[in-house]
Amino acid sequence: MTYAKTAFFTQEQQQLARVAKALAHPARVAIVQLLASKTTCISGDIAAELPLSRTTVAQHLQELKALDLIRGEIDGLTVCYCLNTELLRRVHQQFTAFFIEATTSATCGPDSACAC
Amino acid sequence: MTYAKTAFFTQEQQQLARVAKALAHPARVAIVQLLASKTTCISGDIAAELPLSRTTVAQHLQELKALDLIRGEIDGLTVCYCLNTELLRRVHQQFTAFFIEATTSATCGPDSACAC
DNA sequence: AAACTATGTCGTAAACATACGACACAATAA
DNA sequence: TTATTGTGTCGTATGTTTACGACATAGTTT
Repeated sequence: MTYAKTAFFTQEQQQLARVAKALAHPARVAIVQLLASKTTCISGDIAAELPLSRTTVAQHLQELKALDLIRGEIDGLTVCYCLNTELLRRVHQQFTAFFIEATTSATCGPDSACAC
Repeated sequence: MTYAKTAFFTQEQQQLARVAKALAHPARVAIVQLLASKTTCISGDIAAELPLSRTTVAQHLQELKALDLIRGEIDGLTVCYCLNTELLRRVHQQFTAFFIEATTSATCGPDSACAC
């Protein structure tokens, strides 16, 4: 993707793909759900809840942070992570627009060229 | 992802990640939009509309087909592609559920441990 | 200060994705 | 039949992701 002829695609397409990529691993989906499930910030020890090493989890967190989907605040020795709900709301809208566009398109049927 | 300790994650998390991965490249987002923009099936010559070689586009089509997000019907010499709108609708619902879960979580604020 | 604890960063091996030329094949056209 | 055309598949080079151990760093405790 990074060496795709990226200039051709619209900003919208690239943004959607970027976010989709961030959610393209079950660990990252799980991390977002984990953060959503707590009423307060969660300490950095997210690895304890996942079947992955601390290092690997830190890497997944980095990816989510790079898109600003989550944020981390240093608090003494520990770090609190939480969701950027505002951004997530915007992202949700983008995805919804995309899916609506995709699902309201005319489907193939008896009056179209093929039968799929 | 394929060699993640995949059994640990829920089916839901894996399915969401799988679909997100399918949309994690602007070319594939563009392909879905292209298919949505036509009222009839589109011929296999999707490559002509994208800045990628026919081979590469075929590979992207394969990935979308592997998840059954799109379908192809052979019609003589050409192939018609179209969206699986039913599946897309279901996928939309899954994403919406995920985003709602994520965006309605309690955010950090003055009454939480941190300030993020 | 010294030990400990919570995190982050580096290096790296193995798996995967991306991109595309070259070839294969089946359907149609000449 | 032979040529042409539209698609699919194979091989492969290069880049990216995933995963994790080992080390670095900074705050806390003793």
